[in-house]
Amino acid sequence: MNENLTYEEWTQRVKDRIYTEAGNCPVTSLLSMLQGKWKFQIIYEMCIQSPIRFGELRKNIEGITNTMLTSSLRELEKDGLVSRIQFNEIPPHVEYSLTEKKTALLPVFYAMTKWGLTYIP
Amino acid sequence: MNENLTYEEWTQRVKDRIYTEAGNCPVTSLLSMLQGKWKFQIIYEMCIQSPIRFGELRKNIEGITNTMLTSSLRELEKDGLVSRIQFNEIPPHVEYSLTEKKTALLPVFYAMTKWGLTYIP
DNA sequence: CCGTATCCTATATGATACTG
DNA sequence: CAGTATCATATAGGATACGG
Repeated sequence: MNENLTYEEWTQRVKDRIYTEAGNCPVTSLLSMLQGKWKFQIIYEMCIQSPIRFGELRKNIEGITNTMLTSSLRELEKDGLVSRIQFNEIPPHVEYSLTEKKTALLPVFYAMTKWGLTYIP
Repeated sequence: MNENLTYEEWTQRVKDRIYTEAGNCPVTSLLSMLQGKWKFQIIYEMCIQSPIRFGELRKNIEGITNTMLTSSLRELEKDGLVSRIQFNEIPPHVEYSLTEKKTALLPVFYAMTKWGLTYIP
């Protein structure tokens, strides 16, 4: 039933306060996964190339430090948007990929883009 | 042309780096408008009731302080998502409303909700 | 190559008191 | 009623050095 939620049903649920803010609001949860200075930019790079290596990400994202790239990736991984595969070679080799969960999010970004093209100067 | 951008055209634009991160990415811009602890919750309340008064918002949003409510509303106003009308009466009376720009964003939140219902545990 | 550890700074958020 | 002013605190982000 949830999967087939119509737009009209959704607006009614909002008004009925079905999505309280106490951890039950999907929009709040998703926004929190994308908070911070670097998260979306990392996802953006992985939309272009996935899997992608740690060093490649750092090179493509101007200004990011090891510390921030690592912590951002760890959080995205914890939220299930990104997966990490480590190859135990010398030299070490790690690949990050978008998960299906993240890929299913692309239409949302598409909708955001269409909105932005109309409403952002 | 931008308004009729198809999903396929959009994914291609991403790969072509049309939306660089230097202020040209609509998703990044929109996400920045929704950053912070209280912004979405304020918008949520205004989806339920609009126009709504300052005191009503403060009452409905548990834990928010005058300071944060004011600064969040000012930023939402600056970004054009919320409008403010002041009635010069005694006692003072101010009404906040969602703008058309914000209302056009509702389908985006709907898409985010549908995603969340499937992918957030 | 892919990080972690440590320390430091900047920004966001919060508490309290007060005013047009 | 709807804020502002001020000060305090917490969290995010950044710089640098070093390790498996």
